[in-house]
Amino acid sequence: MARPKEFDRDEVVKRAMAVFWEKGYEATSTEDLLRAMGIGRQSMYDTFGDKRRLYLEALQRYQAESGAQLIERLQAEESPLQAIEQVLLGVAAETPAERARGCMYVSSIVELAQKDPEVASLAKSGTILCETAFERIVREAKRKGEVDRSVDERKTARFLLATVQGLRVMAKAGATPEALRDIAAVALTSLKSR
Amino acid sequence: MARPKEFDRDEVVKRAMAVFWEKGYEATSTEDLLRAMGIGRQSMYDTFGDKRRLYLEALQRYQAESGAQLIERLQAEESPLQAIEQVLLGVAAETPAERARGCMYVSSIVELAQKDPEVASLAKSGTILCETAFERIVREAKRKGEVDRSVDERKTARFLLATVQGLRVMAKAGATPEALRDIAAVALTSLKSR
DNA sequence: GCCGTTCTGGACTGGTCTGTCAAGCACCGG
DNA sequence: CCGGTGCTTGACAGACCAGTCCAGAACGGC
Repeated sequence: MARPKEFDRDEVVKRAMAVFWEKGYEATSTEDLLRAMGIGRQSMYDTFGDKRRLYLEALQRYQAESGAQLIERLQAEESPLQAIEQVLLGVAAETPAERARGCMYVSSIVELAQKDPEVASLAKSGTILCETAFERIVREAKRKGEVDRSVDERKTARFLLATVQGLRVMAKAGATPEALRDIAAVALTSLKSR
Repeated sequence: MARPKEFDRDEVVKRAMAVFWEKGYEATSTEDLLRAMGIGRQSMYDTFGDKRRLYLEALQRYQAESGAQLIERLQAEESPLQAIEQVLLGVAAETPAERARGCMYVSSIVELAQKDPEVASLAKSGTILCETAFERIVREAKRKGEVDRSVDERKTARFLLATVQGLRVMAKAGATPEALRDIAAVALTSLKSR
């Protein structure tokens, strides 16, 4: 044992995540990262390897956090259907800054999934995580009779994930909360109706 | 008058578009562009100003082309509802390479809409273009009795656009054609039903 | 065929990028 | 309180970046 690190690894990853989330991978320089993380250059390279590794770690953290948040929100309501509704409307309810920041998961897919196999792999596991969460809640909704028994859980889960991603893109494109609510409302009719 | 340009402006924009589309804005170097366009450095700067201007022109061209293609496809079928279905299933029917390349419009929004006002502006006009096209076809479908009269054209149009963007993100994330078809199928139930 | 204009190609510039090196300093165990 | 581990800091290296400059070549008008 010798001198311990002066910073909290978890904390600096979190700060790096915020920068990558805001600006994307390519547009973020190491300088940006170091300033936000509040650590020296060498500390960053010693601790994380390089910019790409740091990004991957930040992305993993983002996925874990936002995945957990999704699952939490889906279980927050008494009614599964209402929980789904709240998740879809959630994007519309965010602050303009939040809507503009968008979703780091979506950004990573669009910017990097084609050229970085590890990002692609994280994208796939993230998809499975979210789909599974939605699938469970749809099943629950079916069990409670809130959606018709003919609804296919798997397909609907996939659809809901795609809808959230569509909402995120629309939000970044500058859609109004009203437009986002419209999208959520129509999406929900495919669950409610038969 | 003097010496005319040796290249076709339209053709080189098209080639630049392909590169930006494939790699994104930041990840594309001027070298990449010049190689693909087959012209000299100075020719590019004289003709287009700088990298950003060239990108904006390429993006505009992409929007015009893909917007026209959307409108065309929406009118290709006898039945408006089937046309919508064909558009949604279209993403699933693309080759793996096409699905991986994704949609330049979506990429521009995710990568640049926050920091470049002109990209944001193009994003908004693109949204209006697509929404209007979808709105028209939904109205047509209503007129023909293919969807219920209670369906709101505007909301549904917004929803359909969001669905296409969701499909594009999912496709880039590596979703199988089957998963994409699932998403399209569920999305369509919100039109067909009741 | 010649002149003026404009396009072309290559060399170049200043700046920024990611990643490394080396020197010194802070901490912990003994 | 001392030795050694390893963290920190600032300077640095090499590559690459967007964009400019310049000399020369190709073309149209006359």
